[in-house]
Amino acid sequence: MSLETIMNIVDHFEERKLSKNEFFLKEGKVSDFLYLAEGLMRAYTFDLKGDEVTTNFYAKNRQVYDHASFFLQTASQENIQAITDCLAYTITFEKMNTLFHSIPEYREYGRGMLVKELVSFKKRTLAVINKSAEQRYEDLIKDDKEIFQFVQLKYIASYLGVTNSSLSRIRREFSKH
Amino acid sequence: MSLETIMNIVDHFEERKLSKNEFFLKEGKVSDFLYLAEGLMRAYTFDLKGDEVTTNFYAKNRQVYDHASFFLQTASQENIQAITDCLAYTITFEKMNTLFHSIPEYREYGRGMLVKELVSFKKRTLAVINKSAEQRYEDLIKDDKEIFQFVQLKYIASYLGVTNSSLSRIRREFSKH
DNA sequence: CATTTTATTTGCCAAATGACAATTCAGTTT
DNA sequence: AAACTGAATTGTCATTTGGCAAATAAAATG
Repeated sequence: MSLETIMNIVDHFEERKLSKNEFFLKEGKVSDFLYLAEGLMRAYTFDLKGDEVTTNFYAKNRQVYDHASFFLQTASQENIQAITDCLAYTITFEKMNTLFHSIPEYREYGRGMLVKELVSFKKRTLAVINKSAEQRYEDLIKDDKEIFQFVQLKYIASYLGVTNSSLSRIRREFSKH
Repeated sequence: MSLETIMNIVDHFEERKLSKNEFFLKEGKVSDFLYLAEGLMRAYTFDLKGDEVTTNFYAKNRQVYDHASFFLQTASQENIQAITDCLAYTITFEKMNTLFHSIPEYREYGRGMLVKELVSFKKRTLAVINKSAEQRYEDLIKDDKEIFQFVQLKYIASYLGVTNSSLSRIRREFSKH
């Protein structure tokens, strides 16, 4: 992609600062697209029992949006919230779509985004199926150090799919090594 | 989409018959795209212990392909195999890409496909995290009756993320109701 | 159809995780 | 500093699931 093309694209994004705990997306609203330059965010929803389930953590340089809500322009079932103060750049679907139509390379890039997300979801599904909670915990602290530092353990627990007390025990065992 | 457009698209697909156990995709190859008109298929890969894990079941009218491999034209990590005799229509990435470039509606449709897959993966990840194996089993036999009828239980077990014997116990409990 | 192979079920015990309550810890407020 | 609040840890016990081996059932083969 030429520098010019990139500048053209970047130009359509809006800077947005979020302070800790501020919401980028609330359940029922339609998701915009956000590029996270600084800070941490998380997405969560509620399970059948009404308990919060963290579905994703986001570190800097990541794209943050509810795929279904953004691309289909439907109400989101997720909440996305800043865990720390954040600096980000956002764009609406409408604008991004204009870019897609006018810039073929960006269209390809957009498809790449989706595929990447798909791959990481598949990976996570598999991990939940064939790794123990302890292994998943290890993976998380290895791969996502920053996240781990700032995030409350109860969020990590629900992300991993275990109770708070199980996570606590896992950590106790883990720290012995 | 006009009938003409649709005919144009369909025209680029090739009919393909697969007999039971035949492979549509083998690990290490690059995935084509397949539309399954009749029959059942499954995708699987191997976990760290070397055991087979079924990652997906496909019933008729479904699209069958390894997203990462197809869209990024990279080697697949999955195997996709016919569970019963199948009638299908396939297309290569190259040809589909030509269609994407020449038919904007089809491009949109293609994006929709990806988003749909993404949504269903997210759903599945969540299900693994906050539903019991028994609930997931119930869901499977409710939503995918045909699959359930023809598929070996060991495949279902690895898809659900439980051992064969656990699934067997789940079924025993379940049949009491 | 008899034999062989593979899939499924079952029993037994161990390990992992959940549920719930009590306690400790850390941060905030007054 | 004391009181308060929510987070994290810990203990206890129940439940779920795994691992393994044996028994049975079903499917494939000659």
